[in-house]
Amino acid sequence: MTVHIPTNVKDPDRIRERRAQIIRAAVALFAEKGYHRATTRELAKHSGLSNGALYEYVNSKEDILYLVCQHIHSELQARLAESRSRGVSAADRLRDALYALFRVIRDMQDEVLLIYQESKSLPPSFLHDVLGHEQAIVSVFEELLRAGCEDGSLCLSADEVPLVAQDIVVLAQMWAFRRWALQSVPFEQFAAQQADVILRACTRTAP
Amino acid sequence: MTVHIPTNVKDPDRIRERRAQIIRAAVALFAEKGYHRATTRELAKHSGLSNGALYEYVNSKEDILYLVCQHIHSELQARLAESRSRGVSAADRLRDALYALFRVIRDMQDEVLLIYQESKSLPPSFLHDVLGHEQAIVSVFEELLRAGCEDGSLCLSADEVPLVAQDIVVLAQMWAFRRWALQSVPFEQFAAQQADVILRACTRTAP
Amino acid sequence: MTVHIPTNVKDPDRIRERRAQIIRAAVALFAEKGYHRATTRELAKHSGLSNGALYEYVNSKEDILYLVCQHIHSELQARLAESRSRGVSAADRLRDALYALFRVIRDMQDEVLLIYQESKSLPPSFLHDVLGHEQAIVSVFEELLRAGCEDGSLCLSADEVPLVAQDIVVLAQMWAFRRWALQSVPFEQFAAQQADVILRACTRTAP
Amino acid sequence: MTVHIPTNVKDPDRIRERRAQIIRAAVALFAEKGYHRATTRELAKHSGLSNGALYEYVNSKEDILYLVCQHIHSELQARLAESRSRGVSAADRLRDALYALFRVIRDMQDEVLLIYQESKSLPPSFLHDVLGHEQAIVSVFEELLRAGCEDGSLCLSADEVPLVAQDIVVLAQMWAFRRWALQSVPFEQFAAQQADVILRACTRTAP
DNA sequence: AATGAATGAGTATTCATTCAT
DNA sequence: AATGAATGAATACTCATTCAT
Repeated sequence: MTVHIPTNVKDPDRIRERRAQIIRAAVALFAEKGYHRATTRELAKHSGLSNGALYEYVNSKEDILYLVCQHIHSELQARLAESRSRGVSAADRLRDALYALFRVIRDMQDEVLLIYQESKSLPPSFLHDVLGHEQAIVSVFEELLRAGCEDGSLCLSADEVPLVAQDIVVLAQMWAFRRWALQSVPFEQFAAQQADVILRACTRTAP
Repeated sequence: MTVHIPTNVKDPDRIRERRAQIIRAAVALFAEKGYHRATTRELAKHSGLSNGALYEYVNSKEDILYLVCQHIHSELQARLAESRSRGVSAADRLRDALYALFRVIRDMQDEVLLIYQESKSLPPSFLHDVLGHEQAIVSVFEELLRAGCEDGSLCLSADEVPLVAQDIVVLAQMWAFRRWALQSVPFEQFAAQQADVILRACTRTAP
Repeated sequence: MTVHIPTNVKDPDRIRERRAQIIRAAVALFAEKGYHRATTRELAKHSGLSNGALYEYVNSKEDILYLVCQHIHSELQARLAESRSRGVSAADRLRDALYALFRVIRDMQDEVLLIYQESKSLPPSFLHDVLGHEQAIVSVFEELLRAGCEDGSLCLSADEVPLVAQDIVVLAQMWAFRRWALQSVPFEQFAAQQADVILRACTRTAP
Repeated sequence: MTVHIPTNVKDPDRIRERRAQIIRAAVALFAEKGYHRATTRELAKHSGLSNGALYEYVNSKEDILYLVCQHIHSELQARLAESRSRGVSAADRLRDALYALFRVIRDMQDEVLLIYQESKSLPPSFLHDVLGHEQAIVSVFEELLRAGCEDGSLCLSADEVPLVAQDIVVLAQMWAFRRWALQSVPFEQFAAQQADVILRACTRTAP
């Protein structure tokens, strides 16, 4: 599933460590100036590596972008996985999951925005992988929605589920990519309102 | 509001004409390869202008991106303005407006995506202007939502209105920027479901 | 036959002129340091062009090598063509042609050596073309040898002709690529002896 | 005569062994991609050495090229020395020597070509040494030619001998560096014809 | 003796922009 | 107003060589 990026260096620990440095520097730099305007020299310098050392751990600038996207998604997913809900009804668990998603996206605003803006620069196979990760997050909500339909705590027609799951993720990511429009809104308010909106949308009104 | 871009050339008709050529070429080219990968040489050639002539009508590549964004927004707004609703209740008019928005975005997928992906490359003053246009579209829906609250055809708390209006626009633009996830969904289905979802979200369920 | 190299610049006179500059500089530079050690920056500087201008007339460093080889061969052939023999027998005309070849190679030592040493760095299609030019020179001597067989002034079996023609060209080029071994030999002596050797080789000894 | 290349390593057997590995890899690699395009990393890997170990047995990439040239020449000479002629006249022994030379060059085409194409990249002192080895081969034929003049089996003026000896070696090496022109010629035919040509050239025709 | 990670100067090439004509 | 040739700084990437372990 995940694309493997070959290396000149052999020691896996060293690779992990150095790539972590590279990713850390790249997230900051790409967030600041965008993928295209960031140079590999800056990347090297910010990573604490020499020009040449950078290319011992990576084969191209595109590789770095991919590593960054991969890292962001795995962190997103890890943090989402942490937050287990104690809710009884699926609707309750959905609400908890929404809050978890909102919080994670708040904490990783820059990273989420970065994926939104720069993943288009990935070569096709990398892009495909990144979209797969994105879909994985969506699928979590598809599951919750389906559970809600079954236990009656939500009310959606079955064929709406995939779309609504997408909607949910997009409406959460909004905090990252529409920051300019939400600047004055406190996060708590955003989360509460957006959760309400979404839950309403998942409930057919009684006639 | 709109930023003015100075020119060497005097004749305003000629400027309009040439810039139209440039914009037409740029929309296609930016959509195809992205802003950074498109070169001013290609831009000139596709515009039917010489390298030098291009710079008689524009001061930088960024200017071209701005012109493109401006053009797209003005076309978006023009086409939205065309579609006047005959609905009685605000909810009906909202539904009509949603469909109009969905259709416009479907017709201008590439352009909408372009703004999403490339507007971050604009210098601040240009970006501010572009975001202003974006907000103008959002405001249309704020109006409709408020009207719906007043005539009772919708049910939202007043302070939710700005957020929901944003949500609406984002959920519509989804057709452009989540095309990869919606490939198999026919537009008609997307529009119908998304409109349902949105209208539900704008309606407080009875206790 | 000849490979065409596209250009950004349109004016054909300008192209001719600039490429002549480039070729002049490249012959000197490649002869001095070899193809690989010569940098495109040096090439540009010695051509009197800017870094960028160089690439208006050429698409790659390999192109320059090809232009150089092409130029050398066309000059070689032009100068060989000049020297028409007034000899009656084919053997006489062969001797004249040998001297002409020797002189041309003496005058263009560096260039001939360059082709010997660097043409291997050409991409296949270019290399093929260069070898074609080389063969063209060989063919001139094949003709003369055949004529000599017919008029009886030379004595070779027909199937030796191609090989001997190759031999002739190689033995002439020796002046360029074995200069280290011939340093102390004056050109006149080399030419006279080598012509003798070759003519003897083209004459079956009486039993 | 032979240039000595200093080493960090002491044990002479180990040096011999490791250098043999290096040379074996280098001959193959240089023949395949040329000296400049082969990297020291590839060289190390193909030698079964680490990057660092390579430099324990060699001080620079140029050293490797020199070792390769040296090795090739010593193998050439060893194999030439093997073939002792039983001919009575010097002409007979010359013919045998020619065949021996042809065969050796056929067997070591790639190596001979390598020396032709890459020895120019050697630093002066190395180059000088390589040319000395080349001259040693030539000298063998000078001897034979002189012997032939003395026993009357050949007929050359004394001052032609050095040139003709060079010619002989070059005409033999042709099989390596003009392979493109001789592709369709079977080796046996080449050898027979070339030997004939050379022997004729070494015999003044009777008036 | 050996390893392999690190270095950093060096390279071909691109491209937004300018300017002489 | 228009042309298109020229500019040159900038960029991703390479690779011979070194050196800490």
